[in-house]
Amino acid sequence: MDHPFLDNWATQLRKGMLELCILNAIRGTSLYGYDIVRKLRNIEGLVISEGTIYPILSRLKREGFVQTTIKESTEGPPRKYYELTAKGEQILSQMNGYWQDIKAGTDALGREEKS
Amino acid sequence: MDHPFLDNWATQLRKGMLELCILNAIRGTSLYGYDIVRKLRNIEGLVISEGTIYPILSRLKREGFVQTTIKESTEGPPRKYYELTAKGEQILSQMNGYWQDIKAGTDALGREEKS
DNA sequence: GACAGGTACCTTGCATTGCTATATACTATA
DNA sequence: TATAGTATATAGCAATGCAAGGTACCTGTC
Repeated sequence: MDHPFLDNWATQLRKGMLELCILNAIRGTSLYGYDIVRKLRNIEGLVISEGTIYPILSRLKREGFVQTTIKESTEGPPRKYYELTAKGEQILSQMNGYWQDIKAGTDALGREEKS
Repeated sequence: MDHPFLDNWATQLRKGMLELCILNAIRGTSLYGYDIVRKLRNIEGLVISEGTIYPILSRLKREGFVQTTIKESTEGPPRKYYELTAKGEQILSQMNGYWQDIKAGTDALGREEKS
């Protein structure tokens, strides 16, 4: 990215969005941390590393929105799989609702034409 | 909002978005601070007060993205009108581009259907 | 006149987060 | 042995949103 201001702004914009993305990523399935990293990296504009998402996953678990299961792997150390709890699904639907609202409002401002 | 977690998350989600909203709000026109507060308050999910936007406006001016003109008012103290500079228009278009990318990616995660 | 309320600006300090850097450890390949 | 990919985790920094507080102007009303 060109301007250092843009870099910083983009970092701030990611706040909150990452939680939403992670919860949506594991909704209806079961993924382990490193898998989530790879998945979010495919999203344009989300340049994510492990140090970014592990603290978020810990927080989500501490709050009771996700639960974990450890499974061994033949390709490296054991993996910790995350999936939504009932409480997590509930909060996620509220988050998606809020996201739709704020997104619509922001886009409306951008499209607005002035005299 | 129900859950304190949601409150906190929404606050984080607003980070960065407010800068984008403010810049888009004054794009192609000229508004004063209190006016911007009222305008953003109309957006669902943006519960804004003066303490939130004045620091942002100062920052945007310091960076050279907006310029100001003071005009007296018959309804109260003088108003400080903000408008985009050329540099501001340039950065805003880059911000809108990044916003489109990250928005599309986030929405794609939400729509994804798993087996 | 005194007071309340709306308009309009500004600043301090707290809480929260994203991210870099760093650490640990298992497996495989050169 | 060393390098690289896989996989998890944490400490500390930088940046921001916002509540709380402050100043000041104007209008109406008691």
